[in-house]
Amino acid sequence: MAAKAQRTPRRTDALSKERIIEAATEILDTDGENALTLRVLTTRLNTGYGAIYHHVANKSDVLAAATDEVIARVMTGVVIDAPPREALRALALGLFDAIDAHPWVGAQLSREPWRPALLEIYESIGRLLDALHVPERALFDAAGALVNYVLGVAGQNAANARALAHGEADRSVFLATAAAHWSQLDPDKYPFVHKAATQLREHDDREQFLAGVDIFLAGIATLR
Amino acid sequence: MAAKAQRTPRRTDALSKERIIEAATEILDTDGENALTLRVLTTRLNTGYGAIYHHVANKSDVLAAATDEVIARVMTGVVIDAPPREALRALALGLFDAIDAHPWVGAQLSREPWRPALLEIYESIGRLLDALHVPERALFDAAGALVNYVLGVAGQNAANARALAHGEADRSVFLATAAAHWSQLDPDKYPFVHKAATQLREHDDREQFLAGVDIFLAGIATLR
DNA sequence: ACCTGAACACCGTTCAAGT
DNA sequence: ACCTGAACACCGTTCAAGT
Repeated sequence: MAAKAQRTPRRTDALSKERIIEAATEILDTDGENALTLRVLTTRLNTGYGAIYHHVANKSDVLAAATDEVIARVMTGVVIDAPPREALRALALGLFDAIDAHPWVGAQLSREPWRPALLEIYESIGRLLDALHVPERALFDAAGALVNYVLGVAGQNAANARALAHGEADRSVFLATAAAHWSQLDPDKYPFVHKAATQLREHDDREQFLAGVDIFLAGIATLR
Repeated sequence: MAAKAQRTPRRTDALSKERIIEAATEILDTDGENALTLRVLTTRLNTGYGAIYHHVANKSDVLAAATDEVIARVMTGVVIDAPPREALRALALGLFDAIDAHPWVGAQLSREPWRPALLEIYESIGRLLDALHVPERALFDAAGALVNYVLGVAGQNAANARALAHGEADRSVFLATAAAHWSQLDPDKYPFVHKAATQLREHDDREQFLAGVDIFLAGIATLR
């Protein structure tokens, strides 16, 4: 008590951008996007602000790098030597699942869509569409449309996942509530939504996503 | 100076949720999403925090209501008595343009995709697809896919718009830089992206968006 | 009922100072 | 070079007090 306040001794094990990204990813995955603050990052890493800012530019940098990381893992993990149609579906599903598992990635990709992560996605999808014999003049638009569809759905899905926080029970309750709301709408004013209420309750997000990919591929096939 | 500090007299003209949303929309449109703070909202409306919180639940509420407002305007503005294919394209383009003009709407829709605004979109698109004779069993998936595509692209576009802040000059500089980057990539590792660099520089976002809608509609036509 | 504005509990980021 | 942690300039939100 009478002793002079002691500075905590400086860390001996090296901090690094990788270790920061790793810790940030863990926080994001377990506690969500709002839980990632510089403060919890410093305590988690037993360090100070300056140490973190010495390795990364700012908080955006951390989020962007963590996102690149997740996407890069998907891109290297997906098998590409399947027939192009199969490979395209597998790639789309891989991205969907990754964003479902890390909802913050979805938000990040729609916030900064020019990052290296997206380059890999464009390259893979473009190449696979080329293998599907999409005419060259249509390749750019087709790839753009497909990438946007995949990221768009994944992003929406992620938003729902974030909103529901955790738990499959929540999801069915949420869908049942929404479906009940839809079915109570005036069938004259909202014929489609009213009719679709049942499907809203029963649908599987992953299957619906794939159905959309198939519609897309069918449309692309007509470009031949 | 010796006088007692005087409270500013209370406002006489009524505050209302509408007036708050209106002011918020102006701030969002002119200065971007980050510029909307409760503080600037109070000064803009010559009022205090409590007055605002008396009319809205919180900041999210303001953003959500402002978004509903913008989308509702698009939905009532679009002509639906055109042939379904034309109407569908017009609707998609209307949404694209609205989100381009109000980029914060794009971010908001992917953050809270269950709002009333989205219900109207689903209803219109579902009904138009029905008019296109999409079989009933495929209607729900097709509508979901199309809505997600439209919002996905619009959202990405909005992200770019936000990143570029303002000005057409910025956009072409940005695209030229990105295209230069793409074209410098190793053609062996990135054949598609390397080849697509030219189109990246020259493409028109709106046209590419419509090309995607057409691919979609072509795919949907195969469901018949 | 409607409004004012001080106060609270947070943020991300900086930077002088330590090793 | 790498790290510490107090301090700064912000946030959104609450709430006692006014009319």
